[in-house]
Amino acid sequence: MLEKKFDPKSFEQNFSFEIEASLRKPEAEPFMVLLPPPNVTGSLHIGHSLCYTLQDILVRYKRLRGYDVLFQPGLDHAGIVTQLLVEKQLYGGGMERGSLSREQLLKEIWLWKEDSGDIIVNQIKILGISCDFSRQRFTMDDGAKKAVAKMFVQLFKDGFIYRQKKMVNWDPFIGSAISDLEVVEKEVDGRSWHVKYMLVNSDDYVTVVTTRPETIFGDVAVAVNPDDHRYSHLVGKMVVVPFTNRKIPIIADKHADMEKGSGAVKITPAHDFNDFEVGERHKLDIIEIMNARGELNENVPEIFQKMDRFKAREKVVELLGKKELLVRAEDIRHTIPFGDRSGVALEPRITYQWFVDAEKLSIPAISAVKDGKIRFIPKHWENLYFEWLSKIRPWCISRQIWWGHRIPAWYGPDGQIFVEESHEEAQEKAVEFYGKNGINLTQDADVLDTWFSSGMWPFITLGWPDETDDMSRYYSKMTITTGFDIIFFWIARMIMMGIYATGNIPFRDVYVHGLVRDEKGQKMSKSKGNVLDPIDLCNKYGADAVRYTLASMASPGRNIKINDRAVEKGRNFLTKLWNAVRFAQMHGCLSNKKFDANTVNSPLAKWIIYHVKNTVTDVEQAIENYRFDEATRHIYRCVWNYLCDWYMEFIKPILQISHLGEEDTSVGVDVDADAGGCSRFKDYDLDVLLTKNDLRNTAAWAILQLVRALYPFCPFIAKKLMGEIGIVDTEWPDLSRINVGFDQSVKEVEFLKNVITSIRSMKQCLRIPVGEKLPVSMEMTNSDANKFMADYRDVLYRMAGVVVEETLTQSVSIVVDGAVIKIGFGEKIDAQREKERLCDERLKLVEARDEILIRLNNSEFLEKASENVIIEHKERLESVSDKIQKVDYVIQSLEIIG
RNA sequence: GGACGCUUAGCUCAGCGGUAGAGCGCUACCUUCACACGGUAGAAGUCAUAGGUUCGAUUCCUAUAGCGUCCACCA
Repeated sequence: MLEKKFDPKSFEQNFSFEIEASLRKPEAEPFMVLLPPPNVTGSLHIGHSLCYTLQDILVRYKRLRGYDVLFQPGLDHAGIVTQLLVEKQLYGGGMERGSLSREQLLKEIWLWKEDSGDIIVNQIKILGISCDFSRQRFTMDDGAKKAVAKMFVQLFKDGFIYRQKKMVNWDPFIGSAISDLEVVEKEVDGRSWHVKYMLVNSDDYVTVVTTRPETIFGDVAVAVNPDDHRYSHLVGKMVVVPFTNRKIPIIADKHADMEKGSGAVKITPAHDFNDFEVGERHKLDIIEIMNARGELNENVPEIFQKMDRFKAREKVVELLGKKELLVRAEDIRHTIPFGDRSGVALEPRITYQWFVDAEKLSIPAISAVKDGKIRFIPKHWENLYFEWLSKIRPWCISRQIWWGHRIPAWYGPDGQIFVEESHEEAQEKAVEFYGKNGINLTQDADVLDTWFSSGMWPFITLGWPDETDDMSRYYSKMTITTGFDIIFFWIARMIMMGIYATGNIPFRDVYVHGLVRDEKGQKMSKSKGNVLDPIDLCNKYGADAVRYTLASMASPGRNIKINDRAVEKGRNFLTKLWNAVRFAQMHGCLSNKKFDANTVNSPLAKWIIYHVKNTVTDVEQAIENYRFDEATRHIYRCVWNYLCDWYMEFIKPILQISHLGEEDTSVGVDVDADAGGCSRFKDYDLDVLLTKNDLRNTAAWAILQLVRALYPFCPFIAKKLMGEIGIVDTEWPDLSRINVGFDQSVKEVEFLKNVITSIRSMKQCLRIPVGEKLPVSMEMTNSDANKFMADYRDVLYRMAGVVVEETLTQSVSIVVDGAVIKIGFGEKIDAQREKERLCDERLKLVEARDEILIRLNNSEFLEKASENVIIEHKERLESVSDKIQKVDYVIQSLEIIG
């Protein structure tokens, strides 16, 4: 018997899903899901939880449907993030930054990785994610290293990778180049300064407006727009750069915007993307004035050397003022680029870097989606994908850090590059090239962008470059689940690199979920203090509740605003289910393998079978369409609103009828002998017994099917409850054999529901205490009212609080569907008030009828509307008219009383 | 500046050509022997605005407004 209290903690840790996760079914159709590898250093945040939960739902569902499922886990080395984090730990302790050698630092990071890598894996297990941990990989394990080197060399030899001196986004804090994608534009308060550039041998000057006066030392020209008549007379003249006294020309270039600033702009090719281009157009010098850490270098006057760029800015402004070269300064708001990891302002810088020719790789990647070989769900994300790929620029893949895949390139003494998979091979090539032994090769110091290896993850994990069985079995048959924020970083790169490396698309479906936000819709961040820790939530409400809640909120194309109360809702649902199973246990509803849902006779049983069957079908469809929210809604509705609210209430009075010769396992069997004639069933024997058995078996059956359908969403409680019911094997409910449709039985129960609801409503309206039983009788036009009332007298007694009588004096009638229910309210009825209520009801009915009539009288409607719709309208008209008639009848009868 | 998304009950969100839905909250009643993490009955919406298509529009189209996101923009 289940414990009275639903306490997820008491059983969740008892279940491990590792065995079923590692089970392979070679004969079955393969299906693969790739877990987006979390950072080694990380801990599970709520966004992971959403993504992994949705994947796990898919995976468990597919397993239940008989697929051979591979759910591949792994960890990402997360180059910059991890190195920054470990450095912070080390150097935060007083050690000076950079005091460790490359080898020493790498050793420290590996140690860190060994320690912290398990944290997130354990958290993933707590959440019940059933990936195959026996196959766990790391983006820097030996296989990955081999694959990455091979890929790099292949790309290089095919001309897709090249090394070039070029202006890139440089992060002075990290001391490395970063890719365009790692740049975040932020709007900040800033200042612009109007500076006088004196014309050579003249008192005249040009005012140049700049937000970056510290780059003044790198100026090589002042540009004005060719169409700007304010300055046209000055083009070709020279001005003097403050401090350095270098003479630079005034040039005409369309880059200068007449609307902005003074219309004259200083050109600093070494430190600005636009200026670099201007410089190229006008063959200007490039003067670098900063080092890798953002400090001014030896190309500036001595007092500024080694000064931090922001300090230098202040100093330059101060001295410009002293020199009376500063016209004025104004406060402005502008956007400037920051590094997404370091958070510092970026500095464009000209350096040697490695690039991937992403444009060439993108062509097949675009067509794969255009041709529908890969589809995004929801589809509109394809727009974003196309937009980005269609204007993709070279991808800078080299990073000047130490933690990552070292670039497999070696340099000879003369700078000759050998790109090979290993040092040995490079050495051989060097021997060939130089025609002699003993060449000293130096490996490139840089490592690769983390996303380079991430982009290869679908095939690295399957054993590429070896031609493995896994590769031919699972590759291209994957489903990827991800947030839209990494469509560029990850999805697009996997597609580009996957097609390049294997000739095939890596996956078919890309399911894009929303991002998880706090209840106000704001991004969760440590600094805002609005972070919801999924593990905390699991402890508080259970992992199932967290999973259920996330799934139920995963509506396509929308972010998820989550708070504790949302998870409570999920927990409450599971509590309800838990208690439903307790109810079943208490009433001896045990799963019976011999039970055949097609053989039941009771309309009540058929009714719930009908709804369970529909629910399971709906859940199947919802999952296939990635509508996790709909799937949970269907299960919720069936469990709570059909099974608990109605079916269980229906069967309570019937199961509680005591019966001679029956071993009744239920509790509270003794029904009050005076209770409205319930005891008359004591005269029955076999029929009641059979019905009771059917109802019990059906209850157990319904619960089992629903628990099975819930299993992908909430595996812990599902396992626990199946154990209680006595089922060990997890299966998907196979209801194809069930042939209960929306037949007479189901309609009868729907009618019963309406009768009960109407009587309850009436009683409540008249403020009749719940406990007070009223006599009731019924008239029906088409069917046998007496049989109906006899069949359900116990249900009506218990659920509606009425005692069925054959004839009633002094009754008031209500209309339910096609029937008139007479209720003996006795003195309690206020005929006048009741009449008013009915008149209101009549008014609404008449309105509804008129609306339908207008349509049915419209020839165009009859001509153009579909047949089904017309039939539907006619049926509705009939039923509404019937109701009006009945209501009229009741009003009339009230008038007699009144 | 370009693109996409959103706008439905007090709140959070489903729905989406043919009678407006859920959860929470609210009101009233109920500690009834599965469940107060509960039950019963209620109140509550011109489905952002304006046009258009249609026999019919909350649903499709166009424009507008507000909100959000991404991309581009360092004078």
